[in-house]
Amino acid sequence: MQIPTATHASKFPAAAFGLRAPTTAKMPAGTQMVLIKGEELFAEGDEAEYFYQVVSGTIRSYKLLSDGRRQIDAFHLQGDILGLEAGAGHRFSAEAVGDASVIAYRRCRLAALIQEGPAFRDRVMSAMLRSLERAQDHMLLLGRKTAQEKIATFLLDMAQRISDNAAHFELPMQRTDIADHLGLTIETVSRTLTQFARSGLIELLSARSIGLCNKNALRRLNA
Amino acid sequence: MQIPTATHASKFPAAAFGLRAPTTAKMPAGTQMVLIKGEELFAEGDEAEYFYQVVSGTIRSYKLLSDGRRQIDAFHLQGDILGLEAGAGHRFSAEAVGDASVIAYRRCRLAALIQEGPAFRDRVMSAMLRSLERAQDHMLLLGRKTAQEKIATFLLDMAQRISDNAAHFELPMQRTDIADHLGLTIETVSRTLTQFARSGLIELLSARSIGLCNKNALRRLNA
DNA sequence: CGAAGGCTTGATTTCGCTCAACGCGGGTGG
DNA sequence: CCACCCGCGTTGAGCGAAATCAAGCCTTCG
Repeated sequence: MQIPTATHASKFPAAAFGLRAPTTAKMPAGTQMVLIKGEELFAEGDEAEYFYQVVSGTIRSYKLLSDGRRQIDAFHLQGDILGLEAGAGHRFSAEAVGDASVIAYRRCRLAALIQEGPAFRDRVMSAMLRSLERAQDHMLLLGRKTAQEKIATFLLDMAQRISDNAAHFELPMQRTDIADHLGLTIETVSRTLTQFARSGLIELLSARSIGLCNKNALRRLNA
Repeated sequence: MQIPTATHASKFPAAAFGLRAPTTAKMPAGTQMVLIKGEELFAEGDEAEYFYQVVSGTIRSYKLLSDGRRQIDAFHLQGDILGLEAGAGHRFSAEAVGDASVIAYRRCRLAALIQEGPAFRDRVMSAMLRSLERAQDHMLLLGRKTAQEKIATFLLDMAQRISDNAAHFELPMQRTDIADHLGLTIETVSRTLTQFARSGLIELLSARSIGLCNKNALRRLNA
């Protein structure tokens, strides 16, 4: 998607009214965009003219192999920053998992904004470092954890990020996304979840609605 | 390892003479350290008082699961920066693969150094972004590539980084390290390498000395 | 109501792991 | 100087966790 030639009618309502980021007082002005389910924010290789902060919904960032195998590096939730690049182009693609909205910031202004004040700079720096930490944790998961451990880690992480560690929450993404995030197949994800449900670790109210009945047991699977 | 209470006699020769980073003219002063094979630079959870730039040799950074399974996130070669953290502690451990030397920079000076001038700031920012990009590529490898594809990717990456894409190079690390980096076992690494050698893709002059005979075939395995 | 997409479940296969043995090279001590 | 040992790497046999292949079942939505 190229921002200047937006195809989706619902984009830029905020820009039209000169709005700023609603949740963060000190963020510099950006352009709010609304994305429908599955809509692409940018693709691998696109010129990285903008970077983004999630306002609502969930964004998945991913890479593809030539034959279509997909790896979702991360799910970006409210407040997360994505799309910052060292080089000229984006190194991965990003799409809305469900309906979502983001704020786009011009990348060329990044240097200036950073120079300006320490508040924004620290925001960006720690966003980058948190991404890196998440990536490192995820490499451990992908390289060395079993299917059960992967699912357990994922559920605990999601519970924390989505609902601040509540026992019950709604997954924003479907099985295919979970599988491509954890390096599994949808069948293995499904089987492991039902297996957890049968052993009383979790409760599957619906495919997306999950209750964690035994967090300690899940945590034991975690490391 | 705690820097102020260094146990290894060969450390801090540069500091004793007030040396600066030898390879980089504009880097602010740091403390050079010499590490012997296998020596720990810092451990996961250590207070992140310093961050490091590799001067010579190879550093491996890794995480462990409670039962000893290990994932090596990255091998850091000459010039690479590692150990920058958002929080108070290091999120992974780091050790010298063979004999190595690094420069340690006090983390508390980072903010000041960044404020000072754009040169150092850009260095650090792009080091972080490059780490993130490498991590994203590596997640795709760990989650979605076959053993053959993993090895092919690894060999091409090493050729580029170690010898600027020469056809022949020396691996700095042993099979165990390669396996723990690629999410495989040493047996699978060994088998895949001999298989590549038998099909004429590579030449195994010794366990560590590798020639790439057919880079295009390797690249085809890569994606 | 019918169709389609998403999810689950079962049967079978396979890739990479585990277990096991052996080889080789380099360092050490008798 | 040589024998031994130990760490590292290779190779083989068999196994097992997760993938693949294949139905079938919900839910949602036109």
